[in-house]
Amino acid sequence: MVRATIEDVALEAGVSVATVDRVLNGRAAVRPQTVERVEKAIRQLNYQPDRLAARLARSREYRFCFVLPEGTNAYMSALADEVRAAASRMVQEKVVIDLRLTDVFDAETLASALERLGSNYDGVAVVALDHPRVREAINALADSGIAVVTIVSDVPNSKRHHYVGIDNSSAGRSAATLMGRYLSGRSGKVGLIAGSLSLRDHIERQFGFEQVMLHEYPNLTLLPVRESRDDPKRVQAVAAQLLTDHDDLIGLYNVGAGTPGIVAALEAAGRARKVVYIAHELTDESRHALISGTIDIVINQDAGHEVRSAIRVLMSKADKAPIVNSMERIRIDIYLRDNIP
Amino acid sequence: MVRATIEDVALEAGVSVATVDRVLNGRAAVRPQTVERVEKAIRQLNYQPDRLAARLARSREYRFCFVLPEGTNAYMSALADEVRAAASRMVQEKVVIDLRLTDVFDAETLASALERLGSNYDGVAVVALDHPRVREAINALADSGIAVVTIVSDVPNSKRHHYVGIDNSSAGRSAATLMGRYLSGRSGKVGLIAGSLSLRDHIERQFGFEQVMLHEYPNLTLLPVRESRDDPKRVQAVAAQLLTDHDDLIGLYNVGAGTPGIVAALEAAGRARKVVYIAHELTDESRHALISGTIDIVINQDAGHEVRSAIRVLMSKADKAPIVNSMERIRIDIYLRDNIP
DNA sequence: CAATTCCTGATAGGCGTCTATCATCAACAT
DNA sequence: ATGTTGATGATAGACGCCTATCAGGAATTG
Repeated sequence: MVRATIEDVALEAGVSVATVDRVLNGRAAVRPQTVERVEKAIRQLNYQPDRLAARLARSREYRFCFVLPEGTNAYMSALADEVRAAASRMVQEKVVIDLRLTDVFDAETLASALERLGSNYDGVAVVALDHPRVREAINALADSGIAVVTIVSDVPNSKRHHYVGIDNSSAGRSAATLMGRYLSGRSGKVGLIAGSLSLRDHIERQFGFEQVMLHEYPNLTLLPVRESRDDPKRVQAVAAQLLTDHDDLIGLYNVGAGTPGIVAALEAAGRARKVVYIAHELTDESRHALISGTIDIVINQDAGHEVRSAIRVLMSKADKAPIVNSMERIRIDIYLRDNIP
Repeated sequence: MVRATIEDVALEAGVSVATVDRVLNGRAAVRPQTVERVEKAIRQLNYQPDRLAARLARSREYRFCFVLPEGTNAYMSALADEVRAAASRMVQEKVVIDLRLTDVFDAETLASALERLGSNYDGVAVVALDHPRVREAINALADSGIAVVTIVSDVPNSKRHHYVGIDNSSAGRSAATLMGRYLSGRSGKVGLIAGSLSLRDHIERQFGFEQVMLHEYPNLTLLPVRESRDDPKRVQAVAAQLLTDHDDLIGLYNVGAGTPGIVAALEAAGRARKVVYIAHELTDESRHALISGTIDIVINQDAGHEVRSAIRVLMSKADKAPIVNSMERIRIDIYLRDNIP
């Protein structure tokens, strides 16, 4: 059984190919009853336009922009690398991808960066701060017909078309369960460090973690969250403080970046491998610490997958084609030292 | 910068497009020095054929066949469903995918099934038994120019072009680490059940598990493996036996299928939630047991990803195009009740 | 009723590649 | 010199769709 073409549809509907094309691409006004006839023919023949041929014919460039945090965050660098890699691979599909680094922690800076993108792009992917100003900028982009996806950190009440990233409260709950089970039978304190409480992903992880921790593991005392702004020095200071303040600290969950600082603090205090430490994002540093045993578990979201998923979604939106949800689900990767890739 | 076309290459090399095509597709004899000139032009212009246009022009059908185990194994059913779903999605890319179910546990049956595929296909994906007879059949297919990938379970010394699946010894090691940590501070026996010791994946998981278990957790006594042939009743019987034989059994790792049987045995013995139970593959049953707490951890490989990866690899082989390894790595999914999708 | 406007048909040309055929031309063998 | 072979050029048509234009008929307006 061969696939139906536009010509078949035209024949079936008793109209010309030009008219079918007008219906399909809304190129000009067509009488409602004619539209109806064409659509019926499409349904009967189960016609699906050949996207490859369409792309070839349109010889259209897709222009996308990724807006990522600048700075030294290892995970974000990896994400940027993946964007660049995907960009060079996508050249052959006529996809141009720009990469823009900006201070994501500052709502004003981020928002105006987004606004400056103007209408140069068909789609934008952004690691976003959940802030009214940023939400406005995202909505403005979406309203002007640009496809917008949030990546890694979401802005749920905005008009973004899609969020590419893990379910963060689920990640937090998982961390809590692992922490609780690893520490089963023991009692003591568990520390929680976050980067920024304006980052949606951090809050949600914290929320999930606390939820499970409080309900399921009464033997463990959860200390109040400490905010680190993901600044390496500050993270280390916060961790060191925690360790000196609580010599019965037996667990530590870092929701944000800055893992090396915590590793350093743990090792300096001689508490490495004594405190169960769960971190996020697999980087060179966390990989090493995982192998040495200072980190027990790393929860990760695959940067490559996220970038490719974001691109697929943006392309689908640009083509007005549907996306396959099950394909775009980003999974929570749990890494032990035994399954590091 | 626009992409170079065949015409550009022809111009650059000072030959006709026909000659470039001859070089590219080996269509006819071309003088070595001419070949050299064309290849130089290709290099200089960094010419890459437009795969979309090529597919369109060739209007070639790709014919692939998936050979999966028949029977009631829930994971394999899910895999089959994913194959069917992918098949219907790939119609628009001119990819025809057949699905063949056979008794994979029987080397003879599987091998002759593979042989009967003849040359009707451009590529074959198979869940394979690691057996000389099967290896021969795989080699024969590969020798006759058909792309072969093994999926889920590998046949390492065969001529298969690629293995799509997780690193099973790594999965086994991860299971052991989680088991060891969940049971930290306690001592007792840990049971190990496998489906078939001719299935590569099962052996490797077992191997990885034992390796870590023996070295890292001397407090736990590992019982000898029991083979279940993945038969539901038998699995349940084996598990029940283990439980009655060892009332100090505190951990259980099932390397193969038949999870429902073990869940039933644990619940019948009133030992659910008392024994740390780690299983493979996320199915409806294991999902339920995970939520109820009878299963503590499920190690999974995403069926959808595997199928899509297998198809991508088969298509690349058929097109003689390279594959991007990092894209095709199948990850070990670790599911707790907190991150079930 | 003529002048517009709205719909529709017909068709050409292009996107980048593949396939196939025919024509050249040079080198070589007879 | 004639025929044969090998290498190359030229070119048309296809793949399925998009874009654009022109022509003509139908419906609407003044």
